[in-house]
Amino acid sequence: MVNNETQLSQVFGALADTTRRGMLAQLSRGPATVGELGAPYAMSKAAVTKHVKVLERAGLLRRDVQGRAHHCAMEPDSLALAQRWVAQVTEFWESRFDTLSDYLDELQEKERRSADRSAAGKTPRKGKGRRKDKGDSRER
Amino acid sequence: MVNNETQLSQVFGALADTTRRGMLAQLSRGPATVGELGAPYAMSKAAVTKHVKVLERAGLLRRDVQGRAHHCAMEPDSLALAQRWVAQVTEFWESRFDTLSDYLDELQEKERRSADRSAAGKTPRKGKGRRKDKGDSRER
DNA sequence: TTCATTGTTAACCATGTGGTGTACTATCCG
DNA sequence: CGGATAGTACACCACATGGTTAACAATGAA
Repeated sequence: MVNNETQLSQVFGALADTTRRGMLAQLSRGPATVGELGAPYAMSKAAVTKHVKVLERAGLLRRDVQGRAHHCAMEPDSLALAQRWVAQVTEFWESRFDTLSDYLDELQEKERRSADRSAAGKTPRKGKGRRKDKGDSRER
Repeated sequence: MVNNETQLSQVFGALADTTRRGMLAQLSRGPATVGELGAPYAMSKAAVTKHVKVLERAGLLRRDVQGRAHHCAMEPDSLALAQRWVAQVTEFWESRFDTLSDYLDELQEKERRSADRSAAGKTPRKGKGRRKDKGDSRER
């Protein structure tokens, strides 16, 4: 019956591939046959068949067989499901007042109070403590 | 440098797992340590480490190591990237006037004209021709 | 110093995924 | 009919993924 979680995984899984995203983008500009969907890519027909099947199972694509031609069209419902999930998480995050740095400040505060309570001058704030970079530390 | 396509694949790939979606949902409600992120799931710490690493590589999560605790927070930029991609495809699709059934009608029309042009009474419209189902043909 | 806590790393295993080539079915066309 | 076209199915391969256990590193605390 494929519950919501499973379907979400299938949808996101289907989108996690450049070729399939390309196919879906193509379909967003109009219906196409399986052959037309695979034309832009240097791969065997068998591979194309597989990709289309993945999109179909994820509910992102509808297929209409007419003679030997398999006509495909985008099915936006599953995409909307994914969109809702992302939007919900983003919304929730945006509704929060504090960010990581605020959170770390909270932690520091908590730790400070704890230190004050526990002893007079026992572990005098290890040098590493305060990392108020705030600058984008995007590595790798 | 991870181009956009690669990052999109990484983001969608990261979201294609229930556990990681759960972790991200948790992070949307506020920062957490790696241990806290893994707490709801019956799996080893090593597995949790891997999941967090996937989210981090996809740019969905930022990590701030403080002592032995690894504090994690949501990084919404990558999520926004995915959201934009989905929105763009959806928009394009919605802007189209025709759907699959319209498209099939077009095909029929084309075929009809072609048949008229090619000969007077050569192949007299194979019985299968017009499949104006219109009804949802959801199978499997 | 010693012990517990937090987390990563490495090796391993089963399964899934993206690709291939070949063979096959089904349809269209002359 | 025979041949070209559109697509699927199957067996295979290399590699990624999600999980395990065990060992390790680093920190915090008694």
